[in-house]
Amino acid sequence: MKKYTPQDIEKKWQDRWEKEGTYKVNLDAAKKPFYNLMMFPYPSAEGLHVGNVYAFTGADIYGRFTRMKGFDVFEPIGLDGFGIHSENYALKVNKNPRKLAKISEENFYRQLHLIGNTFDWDRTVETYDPDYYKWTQWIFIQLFKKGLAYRKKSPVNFCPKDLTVLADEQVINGACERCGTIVEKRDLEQWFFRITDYAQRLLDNLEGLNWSEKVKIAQKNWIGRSEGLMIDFDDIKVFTTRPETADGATFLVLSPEHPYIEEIKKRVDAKKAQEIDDYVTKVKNQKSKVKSNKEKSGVFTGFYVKNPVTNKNIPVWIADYVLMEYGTGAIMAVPVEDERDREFAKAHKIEIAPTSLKVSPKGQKTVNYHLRDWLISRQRYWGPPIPMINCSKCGWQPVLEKDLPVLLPDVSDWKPKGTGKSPLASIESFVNTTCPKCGGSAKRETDVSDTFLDSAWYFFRYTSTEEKKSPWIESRIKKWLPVHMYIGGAEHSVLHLLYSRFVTMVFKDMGLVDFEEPFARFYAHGLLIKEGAKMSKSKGNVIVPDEYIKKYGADTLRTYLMFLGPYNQGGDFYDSGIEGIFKFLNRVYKLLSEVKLEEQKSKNSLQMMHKTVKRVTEDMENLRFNTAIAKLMEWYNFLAKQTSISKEEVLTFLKLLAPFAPHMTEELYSSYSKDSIHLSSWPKFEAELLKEDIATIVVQVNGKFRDSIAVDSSKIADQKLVEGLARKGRARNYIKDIKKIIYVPGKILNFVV
RNA sequence: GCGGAUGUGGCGAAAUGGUAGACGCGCAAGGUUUAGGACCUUGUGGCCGUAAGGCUUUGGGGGUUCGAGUCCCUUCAUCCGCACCA
Repeated sequence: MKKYTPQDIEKKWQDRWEKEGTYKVNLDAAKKPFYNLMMFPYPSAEGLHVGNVYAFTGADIYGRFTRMKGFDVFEPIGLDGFGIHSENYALKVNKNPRKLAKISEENFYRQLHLIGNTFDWDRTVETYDPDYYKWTQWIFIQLFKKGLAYRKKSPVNFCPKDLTVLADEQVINGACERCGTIVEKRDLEQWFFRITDYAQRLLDNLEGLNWSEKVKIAQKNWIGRSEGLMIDFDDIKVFTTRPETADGATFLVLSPEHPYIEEIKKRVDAKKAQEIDDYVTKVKNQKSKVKSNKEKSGVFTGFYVKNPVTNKNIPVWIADYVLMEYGTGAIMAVPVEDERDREFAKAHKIEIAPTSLKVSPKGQKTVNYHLRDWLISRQRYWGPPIPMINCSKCGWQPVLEKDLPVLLPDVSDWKPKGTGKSPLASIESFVNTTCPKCGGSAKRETDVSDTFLDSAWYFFRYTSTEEKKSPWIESRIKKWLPVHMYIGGAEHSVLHLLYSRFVTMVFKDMGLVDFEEPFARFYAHGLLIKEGAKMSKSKGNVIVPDEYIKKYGADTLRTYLMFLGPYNQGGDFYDSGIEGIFKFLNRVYKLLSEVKLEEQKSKNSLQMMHKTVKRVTEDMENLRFNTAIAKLMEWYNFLAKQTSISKEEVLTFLKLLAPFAPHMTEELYSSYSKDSIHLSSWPKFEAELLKEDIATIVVQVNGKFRDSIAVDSSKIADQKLVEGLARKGRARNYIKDIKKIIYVPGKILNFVV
């Protein structure tokens, strides 16, 4: 009897697969390319999280299944190693992020080897590798040249503890997402990408994508298209989705950042101007962007504009409940219709007038989007320097392409200075340079770019990691993109996926690629939790995959992760559950390694095999891994009761299990074949064999189960015969005064009485 | 407030509108073993019954249907996003 020792088996096969290049794909010669992409992880120093393993295992199982169906599956992996997370950790342990990245990289790749995925280790991408970020910088320059990158002074969130600017999405309830410190506002000149120019296209294209529906909805809501009218109240433009309420507009409210405030100050008396200034200053100095919803602060400007519908003069107020970022930064307030306006009107004793809901002003039809331009600048060290040079004569100039990459200086003092400027600003040898246009002395941009830019194009680079002269090899992109299957967490359903789509659209417009949607299919996996609770360090319930791999082996961990719930809904990891899968694999190993072979099989056995192949195949196609495993267990339970098993049954069972438990199945398969099971072809089933001789027909009375009867399959069309059998059976006591009989041939006979 | 999801045994969960609870965990009884937390067999939603069997059961309440966990309406609860978006 062979004992199942995953520790020996797994190492042996991992080494052999790598040595023999079992999963290597010739990217240029592949006949049936299938790009199986998973979201690359950001490498934390703590190592691979079991959530990563969950995501990658599901994706790998799908990839292995697809490979066995005859496709050339390309399954690359890399590290999203730049960015605030890595830098913060470096700050915490007071080590250079560059050195930490190397340590994390080794650790991550070591762990990623252990889980038994079919990664192509020759084509890894690390975003902090100059060979990679050279092209990230190149992309920035392309966007700049196309007029899609611009500078704008705008109030930003500043975390006084991390000493850095935060994106809106990094601010949770007014506090820094990392450290919980209340965020302040600061004004900074920064680079933005004009993603809003693409808002409509990003919205329109969604319909044609084979993506998880909830992700499409999330993107749609994020883009947030709303149609309305632009109405002029004298010089002030107002956007509204309810133009028919304009006759109820009794005042106008400007955002405190509205440019027209300067004009108003000139026209009102000095006392009023001072009041306005005081209010605007007060709002600016507010610690947090988030305010109480109840309190409606504001100031009357002393200025009036004409309501174009009623022709009445209405007062102009300034209040911070109106956002400069949305619409025109000014609203017509209709207190009778809008709750916020009503609260404000009550608080400040402003007239509330009725609206007929009938009169609509001639306005200009407008579309507004919730989507805002993409803030690229980060006042940080650990990112790709933005490749721009500011010349006092020529203005902002892109670094010449031959001078790329702009290397991130390897310095000891890389920590944020608390000035709001990037650490690079204090490195004179970096800052001082010459203008690429006039050759005069000039200064470099010292901010680095957002990590989301790194991850917006990494799937292009995977195909062409050996290429030095261009970001990718054109023929490879033609062959391998758009990505056939992308699997990742729903938490990235908005930003990462939207940015990747945007960047790809820009490439299309530049004529670099001939498609504009990067991911043909996107599948969102669920969240893995531990015994009913979200995993977190503070709870101390984080699962470290290494321990489980050491104890049970990767095959058990993989199979268990997939068994504990539907892949798109996540699962609950509980320690006693993994034992069950370990036992299952042990039993399979034992049964199939000491099996007594025979070739003649009963029809019953054949049917069971073909039925299992059919059901498992269907589950695999739909990524229903938990039920696929359950069906294999059913077949195992059947086989274990047989006195002997055919070779075909053994091989078929191993193949169906191979994507889940690649090492163990390879070990057993190797006694039958020299070739890898993972390069063998997925079993097929014969529909003819699935036909049962005897049909089981459920007999119901008023829809209630009363009996089940066995009928020869060739006779199920004969309703009279079936009825006759049913009347003789257990149901007979319930059948009287029949009003109607429903018969679904071969399935259900229902007497309605 | 808006958007998304989820409510089924002691637990993780199955179920093209057609026998609810597959599969696994746990538990119980028995076997095996020097012993075991290893392995094997059987049982296992609840109630009644020695049994055959019956009744009941998918968060609550309505509805459609011969038939509803599944479809429709309504309501409650939990989780995850986003929120003064005009």
